[in-house]
Amino acid sequence: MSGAVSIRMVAARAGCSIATVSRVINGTAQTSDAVRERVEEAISALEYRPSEIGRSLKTRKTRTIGIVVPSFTNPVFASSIAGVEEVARAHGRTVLLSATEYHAEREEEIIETLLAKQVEGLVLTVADADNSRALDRLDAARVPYVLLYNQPARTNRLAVSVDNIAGAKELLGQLIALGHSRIAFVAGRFRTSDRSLLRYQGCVEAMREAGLPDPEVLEVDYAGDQPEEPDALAAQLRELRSPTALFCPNDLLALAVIAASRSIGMKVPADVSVAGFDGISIGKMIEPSLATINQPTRAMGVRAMELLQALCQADPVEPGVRLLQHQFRPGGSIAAAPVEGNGGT
Amino acid sequence: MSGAVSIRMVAARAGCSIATVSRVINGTAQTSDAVRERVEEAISALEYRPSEIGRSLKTRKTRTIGIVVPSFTNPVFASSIAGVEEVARAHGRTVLLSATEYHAEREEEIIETLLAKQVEGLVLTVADADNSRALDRLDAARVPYVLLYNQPARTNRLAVSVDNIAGAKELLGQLIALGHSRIAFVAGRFRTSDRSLLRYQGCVEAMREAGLPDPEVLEVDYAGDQPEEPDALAAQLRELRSPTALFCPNDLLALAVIAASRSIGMKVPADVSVAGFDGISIGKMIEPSLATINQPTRAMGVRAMELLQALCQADPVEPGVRLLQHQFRPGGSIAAAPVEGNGGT
DNA sequence: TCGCTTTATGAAAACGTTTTCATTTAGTTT
DNA sequence: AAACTAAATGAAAACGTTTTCATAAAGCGA
Repeated sequence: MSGAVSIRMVAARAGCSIATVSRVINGTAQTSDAVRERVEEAISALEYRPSEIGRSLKTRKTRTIGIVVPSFTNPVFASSIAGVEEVARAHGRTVLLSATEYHAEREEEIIETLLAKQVEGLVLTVADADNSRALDRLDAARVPYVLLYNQPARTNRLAVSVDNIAGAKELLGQLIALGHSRIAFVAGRFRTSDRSLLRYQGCVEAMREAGLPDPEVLEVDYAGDQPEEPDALAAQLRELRSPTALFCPNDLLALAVIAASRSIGMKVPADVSVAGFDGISIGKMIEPSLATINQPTRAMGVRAMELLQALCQADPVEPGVRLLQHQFRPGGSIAAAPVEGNGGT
Repeated sequence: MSGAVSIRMVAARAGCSIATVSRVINGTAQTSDAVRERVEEAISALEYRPSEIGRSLKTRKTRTIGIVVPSFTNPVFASSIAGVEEVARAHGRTVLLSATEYHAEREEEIIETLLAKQVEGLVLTVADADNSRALDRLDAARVPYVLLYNQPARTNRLAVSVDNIAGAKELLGQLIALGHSRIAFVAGRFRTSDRSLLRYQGCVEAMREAGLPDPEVLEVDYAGDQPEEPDALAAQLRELRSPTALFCPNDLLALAVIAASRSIGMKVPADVSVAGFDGISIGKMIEPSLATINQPTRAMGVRAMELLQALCQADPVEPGVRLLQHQFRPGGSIAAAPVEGNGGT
């Protein structure tokens, strides 16, 4: 046990009271040189490290924050987590991590655990920020939190996101400019994710504004990160009424869709264009590179944690969504729509 | 604050002592139906949740474990973390997460923080498991830990890994069978990673056994996950003495190398074969798919946490490395070596 | 040298639990 | 009905800190 040596032992060895030891450690009051040296000697001799538990109990500050995301293995979340953790560490904070694995009901359970651990605040991505019992619970407990990727509409919750509708519209604009009119929206259970829904909405708006029919929607059995079976996805793609472009609300799915298309003989982008949303870095390395909407994922994590830090130290922070800049990232996965081939030249 | 309501308030409302409340909560002793109901009423009315801090202080158990990895954004670590977290949660444990960002000196600092937080154990990947002050510190503090991905040779530390040498040899065997003889080992600061070093060693052994010269080694400025600049990598690749195959000790680097090769007009695999190590799932989706050695990353995380759990409850666990099964994953990124073209047919 | 202020220190309470020990109450046996 | 056992409960200590309050020592101007 690391906690075998307590402040009393240090005090005993240094021949002073525990109060003095505490003062030496925290520099919270002046101490004589003599006693300070004795205390420091005792500390290093005994290899004493103050217990954060004892400290937290007294100060009611755990210097710990919680992170809750749907999944670690999606690079989007992984990179935000890295950003959050970096800032948290810079503020002397530690990070408690949990994944919901895309189960909304786990959100509450996890929140309950983290509250019991007395986290001072949270950065989290929930399924639906406008309608979340987990967030209600946090509000009730008056524990500060910052949403990440969620873009709440009705509620006035603090969040860091990109403009999902605008991003989707921008991407669709590119597809439409390339002559695509039969565009399908391919998503995995997107109705359970507020941001996917917004991306769908942007997609619809872009098409209506261009005078095109609403996109065909394909909801695939693609839960989180790992494709269930590539063949299953390919089979589902076959059901589509030969769209010329596919828009996926996240990059990981787009990669799976590209692979599945290939497996059924559809060349990307010659036969079908595929675009994603997120901007994962691997998208740039592959061939064809993935056209997508880039989100500053790490910066979003950084920003979220900075806001949370402000909340934790009771700095004034106005609620609402902070929209960070997204940008269209061109890629070889989209190309001009093939000319209609039924008839002739 | 969630901690505003304490056990005393519950006791006051229920008209009993705090001891009884504790007994009701933990079911640690029998209570009369009458008092139990009153206590339960009080708990739900006050929305009382026991403080893990107070509890930890008394029981000296935090039910928390630490995870330390070089990076979150490498899918290999992300997926192990998911496995660790899953098992930890199943045992009612919470996970404290930190990344070293590949800075070995941060390991100690992080360990110190986690020890202060009184983690009951750790799952971690260090730079060099045979020579780590961070691990020495853990040994001294008698805090149990399980290494992940590290494959210590000299020390007798508990670890979960694949057989890195055998894996690399197996992969090289495939390349050699395809007729490659000029194979380069392309790594990023691999001397600071014990596993990369082992993979290098496997590479050398395979070539010697085949009567081939030692591989050319290229150490690139590829720190962690994000490629510094694709052009820089491409420029470095140009320095190589036209090898027919490149072996990268991790998949992320292999993807970057493929992209860089493409950018300087080298077709993969026509002009040069590229292979990786890790088995990240994206490698299967891209074209050409990445030939690599697959590691059961999530299962490794699961296994590591299971071992840690055993250690934490003082079950007998024999030290040493647990080697999980790796396997060669074929891919389109490697092909037969081009026939020597200097001279003619 | 006296009284004053400043400085260094210690005793003890407090934070929210669990748990031991003693005590009361109820239940059982004769 | 007495004596005993079993069950339910409470008082209080303990865990490792920080911090308030009081006190002792020291410095200092007169």
